[in-house]
Amino acid sequence: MSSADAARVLRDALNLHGYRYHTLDTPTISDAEYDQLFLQLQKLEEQHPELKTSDSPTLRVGGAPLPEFSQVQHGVPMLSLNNGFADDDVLAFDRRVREGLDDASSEMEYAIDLKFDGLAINLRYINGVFAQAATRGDGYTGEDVTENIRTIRSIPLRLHTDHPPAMLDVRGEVLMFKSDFEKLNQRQRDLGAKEFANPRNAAAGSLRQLDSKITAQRSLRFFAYGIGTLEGATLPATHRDLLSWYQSMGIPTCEENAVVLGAQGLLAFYRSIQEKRAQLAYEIDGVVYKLNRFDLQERLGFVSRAPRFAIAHKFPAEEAFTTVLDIEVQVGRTGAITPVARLAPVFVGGVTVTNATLHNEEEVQRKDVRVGDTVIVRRAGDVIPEVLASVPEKRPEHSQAFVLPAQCPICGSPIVKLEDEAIARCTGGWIKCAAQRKGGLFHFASRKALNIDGMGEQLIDQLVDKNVVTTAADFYKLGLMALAELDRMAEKSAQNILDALETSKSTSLPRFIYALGIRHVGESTAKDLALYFADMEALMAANEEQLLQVNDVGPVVAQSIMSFFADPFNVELVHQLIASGIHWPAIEKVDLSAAVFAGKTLVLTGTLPSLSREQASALIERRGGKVAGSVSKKTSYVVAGEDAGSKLVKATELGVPVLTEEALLAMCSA
DNA sequence: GATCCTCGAGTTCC
DNA sequence: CTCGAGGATC
Repeated sequence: MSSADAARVLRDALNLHGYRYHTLDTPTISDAEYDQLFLQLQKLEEQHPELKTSDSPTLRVGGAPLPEFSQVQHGVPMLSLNNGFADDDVLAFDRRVREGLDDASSEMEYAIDLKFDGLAINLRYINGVFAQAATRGDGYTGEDVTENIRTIRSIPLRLHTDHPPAMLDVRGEVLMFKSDFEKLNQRQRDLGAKEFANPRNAAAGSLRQLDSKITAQRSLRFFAYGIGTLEGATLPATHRDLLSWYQSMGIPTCEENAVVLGAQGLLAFYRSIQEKRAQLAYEIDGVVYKLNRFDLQERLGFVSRAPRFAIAHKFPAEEAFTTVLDIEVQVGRTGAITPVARLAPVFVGGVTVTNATLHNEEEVQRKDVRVGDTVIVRRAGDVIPEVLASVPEKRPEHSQAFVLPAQCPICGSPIVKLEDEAIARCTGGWIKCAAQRKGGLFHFASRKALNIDGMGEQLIDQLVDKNVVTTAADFYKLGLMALAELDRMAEKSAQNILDALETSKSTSLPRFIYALGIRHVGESTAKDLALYFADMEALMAANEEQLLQVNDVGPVVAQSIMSFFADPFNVELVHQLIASGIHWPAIEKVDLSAAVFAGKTLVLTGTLPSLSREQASALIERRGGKVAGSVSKKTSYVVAGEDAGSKLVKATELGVPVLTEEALLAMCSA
């Protein structure tokens, strides 16, 4: 037998035994025998590196660390689902589905999957061979985690089929079993390393390792439950069939699933799984209901960003009792005063919570939260801690209702609350108030502004406290010497900061305008302003009449911009920044009033054959058009691609003309 | 003048 | 993510 044949036989045997062990849980050879085969293959590949293939199990132990993850565009976007908590939400979902399908009387067939508490991942197979894995990211672009995913033993590197699709995007969840999580934390304890708060964080942390050798040592699992792009094969008729197809190809799916009829079937499954929840090997935060038939799914389509044919039925958020140690106030970049409850640490919803925002004075009074109170806390929307209510019976005697301080705790300036506004503000401004100065500088350096890498809160705190930096212009006067004097700043990191500052000088006009932190001028308004004025000096000199011409600028925003530039300090700041080397490519001021889409509003729906959403939007905007999110009477055109949903339906109802990508491109080039 | 929609701002934890 | 406020629309 040739070496090539030997390598293939070993590879196939190892892949098969791996599948039996990790996916089917019915091994037919001992671990020692497996290791033996593995070593043989490893040795063979060492001697003949040309025999290494991309589906070789030896790659599962991880490879060289990556400098960073690269970005991957998803073929079909990975969208999120609408959530429901109550039975009523489920009944309403079922009603909408039946009405949407014009079939109010019959019971719909639903497929139910568990909602795993892990990370959504896309696995791409090309001609049956595992080719790429990407995280969900923002739904449109994710991170390439191929090398890390390859180390997950239950994921087949080659599909078990003689007729694989030319291209298949398998959607599913990477997660860590509870038992593996316990073991990992035990190991972390032994090593004196930091423990993970919950299996989800452990899975996320393991997957985000740049060094896949570390990922290989973390027992991650995968369950498939969805599909993205599919080429060279026919899509099964139902969700259930999709899962069976996956299983037949060796792709792991979860056994806890069901096909049921009607809303009552959904609720019955929900109740039964709720009882089983604690016994499951992994954590779940609810269940997912989907119309079983793909053709019906397609007919229902999407509303804005979520499908209408599916809903996540979540378990109620975990609640916990704790006590309020103190109520402090924070001062934001605009001087906004926000009361924050400092809580006795409490483990809720998978993390230890110690802070919770109380939003504003009115909210504190409405909930009547006081220092010393026992309160109910939960993690709203699974992330942000929220004080639900206080328990008055447990209130200590002589407790005092919370009163907002009259002076700013940072600078002592008076705090005022304008009539009809919910938020109180410090009147110190950035000159007097260090908190506002810090907030403003942090905003300037933030990712969407000048994106100064490494210029975080800690660093800005020090720079401001030591009076090294007062305005953004001072950032660019920093030298190695000044930085090296700071705490926790070695020469290497100081140099990194200087490099980041240098890089940040190359920016764009919208970013620069946004970075200034003018009140009411956020990312989107900054873009509109840049497009309209195309020139910083023109913006600084603009009068109200001109400003009001800009999209989404009304009297309030116009006034805010004018008073910002009426202050000579701010004008001087802009000039200093430009003098220090900040620059941007000139914006061609084109007269868009004659462009094809001047004054028109377009709505994009579905997946266009060649253009990404961003590309299509840019194309339209460059021709004077506006891209909106939903269809209304004022919509001029709807551009529909594959899997277009409710927006297309609405367009037809309202008689809005519908364009294909082809037609759009034709109009653009005309 | 009322109502819908989008944008801005603030926020937690790792 | 969620609220409030400003802008745009009816």
